[in-house]
Amino acid sequence: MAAGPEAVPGRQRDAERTRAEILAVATEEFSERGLAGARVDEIAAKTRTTKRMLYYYFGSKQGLYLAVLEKAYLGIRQLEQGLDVEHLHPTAAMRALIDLTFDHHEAHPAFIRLVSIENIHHAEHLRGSPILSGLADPALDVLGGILERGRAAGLFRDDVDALEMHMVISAFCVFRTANRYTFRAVFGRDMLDPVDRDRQRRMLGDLVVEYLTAHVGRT
Amino acid sequence: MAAGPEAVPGRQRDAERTRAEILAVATEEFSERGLAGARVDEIAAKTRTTKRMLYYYFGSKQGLYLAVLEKAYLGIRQLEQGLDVEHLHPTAAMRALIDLTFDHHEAHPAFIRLVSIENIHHAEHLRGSPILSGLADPALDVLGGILERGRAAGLFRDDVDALEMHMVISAFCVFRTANRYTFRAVFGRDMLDPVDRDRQRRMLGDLVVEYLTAHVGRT
Amino acid sequence: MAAGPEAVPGRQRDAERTRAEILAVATEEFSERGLAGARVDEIAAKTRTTKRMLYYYFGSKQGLYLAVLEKAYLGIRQLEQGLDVEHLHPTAAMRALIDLTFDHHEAHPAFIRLVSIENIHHAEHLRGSPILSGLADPALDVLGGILERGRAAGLFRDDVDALEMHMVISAFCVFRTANRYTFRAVFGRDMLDPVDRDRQRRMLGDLVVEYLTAHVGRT
Amino acid sequence: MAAGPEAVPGRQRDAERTRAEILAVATEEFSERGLAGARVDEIAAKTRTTKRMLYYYFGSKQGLYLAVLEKAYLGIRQLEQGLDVEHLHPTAAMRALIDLTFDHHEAHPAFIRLVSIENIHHAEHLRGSPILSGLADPALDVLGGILERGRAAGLFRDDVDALEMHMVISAFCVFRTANRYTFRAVFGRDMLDPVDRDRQRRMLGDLVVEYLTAHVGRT
DNA sequence: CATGAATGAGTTTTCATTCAT
DNA sequence: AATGAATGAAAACTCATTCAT
Repeated sequence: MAAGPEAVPGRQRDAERTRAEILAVATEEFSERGLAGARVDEIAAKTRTTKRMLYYYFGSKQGLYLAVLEKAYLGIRQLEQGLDVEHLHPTAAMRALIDLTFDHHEAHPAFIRLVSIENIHHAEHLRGSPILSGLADPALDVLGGILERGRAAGLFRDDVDALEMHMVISAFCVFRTANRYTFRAVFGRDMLDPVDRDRQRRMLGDLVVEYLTAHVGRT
Repeated sequence: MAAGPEAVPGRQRDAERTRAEILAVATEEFSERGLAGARVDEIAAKTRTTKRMLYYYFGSKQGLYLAVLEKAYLGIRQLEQGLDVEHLHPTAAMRALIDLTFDHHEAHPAFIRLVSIENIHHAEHLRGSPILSGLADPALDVLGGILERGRAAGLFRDDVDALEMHMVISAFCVFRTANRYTFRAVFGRDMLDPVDRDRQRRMLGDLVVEYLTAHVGRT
Repeated sequence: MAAGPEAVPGRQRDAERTRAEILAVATEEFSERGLAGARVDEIAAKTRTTKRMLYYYFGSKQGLYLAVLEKAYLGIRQLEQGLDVEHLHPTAAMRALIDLTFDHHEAHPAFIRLVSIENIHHAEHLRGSPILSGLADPALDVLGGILERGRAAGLFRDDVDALEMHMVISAFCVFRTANRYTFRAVFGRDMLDPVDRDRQRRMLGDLVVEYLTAHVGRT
Repeated sequence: MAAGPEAVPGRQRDAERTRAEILAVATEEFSERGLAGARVDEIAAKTRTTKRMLYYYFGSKQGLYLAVLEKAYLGIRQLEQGLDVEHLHPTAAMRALIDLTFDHHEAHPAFIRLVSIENIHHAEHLRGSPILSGLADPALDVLGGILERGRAAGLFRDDVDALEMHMVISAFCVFRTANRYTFRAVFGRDMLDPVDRDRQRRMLGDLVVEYLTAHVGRT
């Protein structure tokens, strides 16, 4: 009971590893090519196992896609869980939240692409997933907390809906990755160019903070 | 308008109509299911013509997809062409631009979905299209003009990049449609609910205008 | 409108021929190996067309099986339609019906095997078929008519249910083919041996006629 | 009963029980879905043991099927062994035999379905089984005895072949179960409806007895 | 005896595309 | 300009069986 990993000897470890490997490869493939565009054969080929194992563990292509989606969402949510800004001044907290959200999104393009893909499918898989359908977003709770503290301190305006503020922040962070390629094709600029990263992150922070604090306490 | 179509009356007219019908159906199908997810048979079946015609006019599934993409982009660009805010005060002009952009996006979900889809494909078709690859975005020019006028008038801050401002506006407008389904699945709220439309549009305007005018001329 | 076959030139004829050929081969394969045991590849290989055509015309393996079943039932029913015994004396009519039924069954082993197979599947396909589920059996009507005439003439007993009489006749005729192989393995005798055919047919006639006329009008 | 199983108590007992359990489940599955239609995984899943055990005891799917078939045949033969009608008057004996046969068949639908299935496979497994291929049918011997006694007593006609008489009786009894589903789909009547059971059994008895005694001793 | 993981070979099904007329 | 039939290649999926422990 103490040792940990050693408790489960060899086989089961392999099973878990096999499952995880398939999942990792599938995440890559689905996020790159979409549900319809990804190939089961291709996913299997990039694995040390065979196609058969894929069906053994996930039942079907859709089953695998769903598992990928679930893992991606759970992973992101877990990351956001780690947000700790309670001790910060509301404005600083807001900037910290935005910075973290910004960085998280940039660090997880596969997740953002999967979300785009899932939207093309009208989120039917997400809706059908018992694991995901009720999954709250920690980032939203944190955001709500900051807004409330800011409002209570007379720093923020009081007509702001947390979810709509969340939309603003998410929209920008998602857009950079989700629309990267068409944006580059049309405007010749890569939104993820590291050169612009800090500027953009600061701009988003300014945008939100200016909005929240505008005309407050100035009357 | 003189010689052209009228020369060979019936035939060409039908041909054009057939082409247009296929394009309309294909737009619907591709935007709903993606390039890989759409079915040539299905598109043909929803048309009054046959599959053969589809190949006759567009060569291949990809050719049809590209035609759909081109028509969608050209249509949107043409709409934006109509923007006329030169006579307005910079702030009013900015709000007018935002309102129009907001409404255009809401009115053309198929276009937004096609852009999402094209991003999944790394914009390879867009890049390969002679028609689209060099197509400037009128909205960006208009935006640039407004910013310049505002700056010149001492109303707007002068450290703003037009393209990044465009990103902010587009991101929000695109997000509402592009991520509608997963957002609803996760948060239980439809971003396109008409009840919230005006609030959201105003918020976006406030957000941008507050940012542009913050700390300007107050020194 | 007069000529007939010539009206439809070449292609459509081929289509019908292709369909018919697939159906014929599939009838053979399904009746020999059952629904699960038959192989789509094998059926296609015995055809002049490809597997793809099979799906083109019948949609799926089950769809093909159902088409086979429907054709088999309709064919048999049509044969039975030709029964004309109204002009015969009830006893002679009964013997004629039995002889024909007996011969029909012997002549159509594939049909009998398909029925066995369909029973293994709890007749789920038969029940689901709009064509077959309401299909009356002409043989039963004929049998009912004979029984009534025989009864009216004071020749036959009056406590006989037509459907149960039909069961007796069918059971024997079906059994010879349906259980031929196990019977031969156990008893070393082939129920379809031509040497015994007439004896068996006569026996079945005697069996039924004796039963129907026993103790009637003798009181 | 003395030395055998008791020697190694626990183990062998469990082994025998495991074997029996697998056999019971397999009988159910094969009789319900046929040899090709049954699934090894499914059979194993319905057992308290694993798939490996199934192979350990029976070698292969076919081996298991054969074991099922053998057990089914041996069980039925054993039942028929118990027939004791020697002391009855020939006519009564014949009716007793028919009643018992009728009831046996109704009580063992799985056996009848297995026989149907085995016929679809041309009885190749039955023929190949050393246990079954030479297995006489006690019912036939009993039937032969009755016929002989009846003939000797001048009660029965003397042109009756025991095996053909057996065919008549078996055919009817088998038909009710083997063709139950298609019959119901076509005629809307369940041949195994308890309401009709006694009528049908009596009818079969009358049918056979009338035939055997017709025109005998009346000259 | 027992077990979960693994697998090769086959089986059904799909899809964009083309041909003959 | 138009059409129904046809198709090859690939894709998803299944299944009895075996291996390592």
